[in-house]
Amino acid sequence: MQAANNRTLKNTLREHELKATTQRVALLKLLESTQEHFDAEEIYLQLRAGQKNVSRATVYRSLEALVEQCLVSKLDFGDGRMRYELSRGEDDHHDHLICEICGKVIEFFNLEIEAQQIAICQENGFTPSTHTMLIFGTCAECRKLG
Amino acid sequence: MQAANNRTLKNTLREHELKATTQRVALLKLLESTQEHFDAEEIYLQLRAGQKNVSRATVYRSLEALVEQCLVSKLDFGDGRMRYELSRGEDDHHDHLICEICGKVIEFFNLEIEAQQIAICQENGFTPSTHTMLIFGTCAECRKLG
DNA sequence: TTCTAAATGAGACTGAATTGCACTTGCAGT
DNA sequence: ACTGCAAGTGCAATTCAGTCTCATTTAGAA
Ligand SMILES: [Mn+2]
Ligand SMILES: [Mn+2]
Ligand SMILES: [Zn+2]
Ligand SMILES: [Zn+2]
Repeated sequence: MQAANNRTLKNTLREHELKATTQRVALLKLLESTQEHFDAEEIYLQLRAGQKNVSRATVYRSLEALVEQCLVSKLDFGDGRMRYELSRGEDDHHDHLICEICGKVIEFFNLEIEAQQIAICQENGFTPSTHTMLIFGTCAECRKLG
Repeated sequence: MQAANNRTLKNTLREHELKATTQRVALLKLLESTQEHFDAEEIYLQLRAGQKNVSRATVYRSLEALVEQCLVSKLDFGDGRMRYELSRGEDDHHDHLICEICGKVIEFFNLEIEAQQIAICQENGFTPSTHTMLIFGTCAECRKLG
């Protein structure tokens, strides 16, 4: 969305005890600039297309570091590849509707569901840390076409 | 749980347009006999330990066929291996709490969440087919020990 | 500028899952 | 029961996302 400049991105990395390498800055900038849920290969190819020299290993390692610092979220849509999206803090949580036809992803947040999840955990003496909720189906556009 | 005999299992397979091979019967019987959420390799090893000759490829292909017939559910707990559990029809749906320490899986079903999910889909013009909800955290026992 | 721990690049490697192909078998039809 | 053959199986080769090794490079502190 809003294009953060390189200095801002470098500071963000340093605030999270990460060396501000050109590869990491480029990766963060890419994730800041999109609403997509890219996988590692897509990120790798986008960076290369943007004249950034980077290796697959570095993409994976950088993403791992960013996820560990909660700057990025790692998502499993169940198709064998992990997806990544920029995380804008604790209050940024949302879940996903995924169109099985066109792959479109719709984000949502529902406070009642979140509350029920906590209640369920309490009933089971379970201490939750994270959760994922994926609803698969057909989006409005694909429904019309089909 | 209740040990279904081979004839019953064979009939189940045939009712779903699947040839009742010895491998498939053994696989179904194994899944009927457990509450676990086995992965393909565990199923393969269990069948071998039970003197059943079966190959990994057949385990994968049989599971795929059973999932397609909705006799088995395929679960992705996010650790790189798919899990499988017997499905006892449409009304058998449940979601999972997963202990990140010991791996224990607690099953639950919450009608309010299911209703909210449907509402969310309607709001987005989305036609749902399936969903998965995984809540990761620490189970009561691991909490006490930790 | 110099120094060095951390990061990167290239490619080898891993492990789950899939596939090609020759062989076997369930089972429908006789 | 016997036969024919499409469907299923076994094995090995293959795919593919992701991880690891190690030689080289670099960020950033001194
Ligand atoms: Mn998202
Ligand atoms: Mn279950
Ligand atoms: Zn769609
Ligand atoms: Zn536990």
